[in-house]
Amino acid sequence: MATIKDVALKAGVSMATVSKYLNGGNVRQAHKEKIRSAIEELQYRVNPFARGLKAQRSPYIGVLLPEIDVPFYGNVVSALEKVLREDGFHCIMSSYSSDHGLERDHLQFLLSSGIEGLVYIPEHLTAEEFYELTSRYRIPTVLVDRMIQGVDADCVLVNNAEAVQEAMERLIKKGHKRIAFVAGPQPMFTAKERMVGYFRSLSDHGILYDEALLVNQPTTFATGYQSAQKFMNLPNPPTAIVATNYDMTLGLISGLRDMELHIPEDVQVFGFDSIELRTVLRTPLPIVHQPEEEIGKTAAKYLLDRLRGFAGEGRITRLNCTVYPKADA
Amino acid sequence: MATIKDVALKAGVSMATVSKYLNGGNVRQAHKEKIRSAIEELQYRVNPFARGLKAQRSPYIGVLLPEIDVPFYGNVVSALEKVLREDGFHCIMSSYSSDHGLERDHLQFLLSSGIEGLVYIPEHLTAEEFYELTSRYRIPTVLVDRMIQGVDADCVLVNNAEAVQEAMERLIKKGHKRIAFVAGPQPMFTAKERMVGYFRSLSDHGILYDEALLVNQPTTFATGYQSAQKFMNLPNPPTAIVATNYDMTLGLISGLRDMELHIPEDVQVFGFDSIELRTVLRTPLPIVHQPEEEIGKTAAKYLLDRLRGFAGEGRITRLNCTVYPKADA
DNA sequence: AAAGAAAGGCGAATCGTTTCACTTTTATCC
DNA sequence: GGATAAAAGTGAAACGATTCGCCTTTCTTT
Repeated sequence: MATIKDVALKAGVSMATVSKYLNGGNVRQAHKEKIRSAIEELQYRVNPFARGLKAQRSPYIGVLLPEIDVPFYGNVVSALEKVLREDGFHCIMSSYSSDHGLERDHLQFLLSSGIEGLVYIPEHLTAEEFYELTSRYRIPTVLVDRMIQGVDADCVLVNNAEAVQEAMERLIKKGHKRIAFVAGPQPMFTAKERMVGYFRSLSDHGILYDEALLVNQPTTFATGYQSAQKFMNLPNPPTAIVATNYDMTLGLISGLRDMELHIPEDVQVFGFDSIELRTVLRTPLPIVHQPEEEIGKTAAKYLLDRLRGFAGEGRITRLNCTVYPKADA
Repeated sequence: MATIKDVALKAGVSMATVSKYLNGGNVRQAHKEKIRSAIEELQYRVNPFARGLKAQRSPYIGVLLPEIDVPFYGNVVSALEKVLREDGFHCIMSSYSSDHGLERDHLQFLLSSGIEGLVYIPEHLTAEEFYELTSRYRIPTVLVDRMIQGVDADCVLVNNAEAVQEAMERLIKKGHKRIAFVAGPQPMFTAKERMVGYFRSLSDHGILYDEALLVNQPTTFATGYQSAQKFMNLPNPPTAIVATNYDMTLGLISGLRDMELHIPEDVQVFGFDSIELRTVLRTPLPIVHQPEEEIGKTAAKYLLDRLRGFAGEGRITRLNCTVYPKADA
């Protein structure tokens, strides 16, 4: 494999000059040509390890998330990766299966593996734990989808409470008063925010909160499925149910189907996240859609800003969800 | 940041000994203890760049795929990543948007970024292009989901033709004779294989092939959606339609719904890939399910074998799909 | 045309490991 | 206990880039 030395030799200049050429320093036009063609001929590529060692700089961005195979994250990461790649960065992906221990371990693992920046969807880590791990590295970080209270970093979120409120608004306007809510576990950032929207809507419309109509469980298909049974077997079942992520929506619909209940006649469902799912049911499913692509792009932009030297307080962006159907027909 | 020198100093041994310790050489028990505690105290971590430079070895595995946000790939990668991580590897993920040029560029990009191994879901690259790019690097490669004709590498596939045949079998047994087929573009490996299954079933049952009942288009929601219209507007529409990936299945169902057609009364649908989708419709959707987790695990295992020195011809594994409902009721 | 400034070029040190070629210590065996 | 073998330890030379400080060339300006 050709080294910078080979290129220098073939181009008739010093290694230092080739290095300058590679890194955009001042090089005479004639020499540029020679170096370019030497590189071409030798098929020279910068050795990322040598560069990383000497220059403390790498093309790697760490991406740490709870699960790779959740469509929402997949879509966010897809957009993220495309933007970062255009700036010559590679994404090192790591998922921690929503496990606290793994979350810490993989964060450590990523940090110690030479990343330049970090995109992080956190779940369990506290500010103390986060700082304990990251402080020695001084790596620019963007938190996505969730915040960590007390961490000063760029942060890309959506307006969870407002989106849920809009969904609730639609249901209430249609006459629903008993509305159930399927949310993630209490400590989860998005679960909390979405619950705020739920409670706020109830109180805005003078509806009494019934704890039988709230589920806080892992954001899985099973949770949605079981919620269907739990709610619909109540003596006084809800007339509408809001599910707050994709898997729970799917599970909920599946559970209702297995109880031979119809949507929307027997119970209305408000879903979350999968815009494609919306149109496969007999009656189009109303849904809260998060701007996944925009989330990914924004996160990438924030990170690139920092990598280019932007300093300053952590910036927090709230992107708006879209509620479908768009116009309230 | 502490270096091996600091550790050596604090432990009272030479750098070489520390290095041996780190890499599992012979070190006296007493020294092991000292080194361990020195590392602990100094919070020493191996510098991956220095190691990569000197030892020509890195913890990075390249993963190159058409799209990150296709659930099938997401599930495969998720399993893959978990296995590789347990062996201390990081996945560098790159998607090429099903674009030929990007496919080549990103492969190059990954290769030149110091990866130890490659997991690759190819689409457009020929054997010549593949070898032209990879030959200088000698990096173990596992092809997943698709083969490249003429490339000698480990390969993890599913029994596409047989799975489709089984789906067709079920439909035919139920009395269907006009069965439409929504497949990916002709050159695509899986599309070709699945079509083989389709044609074989037709001929096995003496059903004449009608080209109006075959679609070869990009594997997208739109393709599925348009196929619904195309097929059902025929003077002699099919009584069943098989869609051969997740997005096309979803699009197909959505298209049928918008034509106010019912499944299965007006037309039966056989779906592909999303096991969760199966149970949300009024009538459970029959579906071909690929063993995504097993695919990922197998690919990881193959790659680890190679990284541990296994040599020999490329091994090809065909995993079996499951057709739901499981027992033919 | 001379002086000063700017641009371009170079040698050598350096980043933090691993590994080679030895030397020294410990263990084994008759 | 001495010879021999095996285990453990070491110094120093790489790996392939970047960068600092200094020197040379070229350009600008009067």
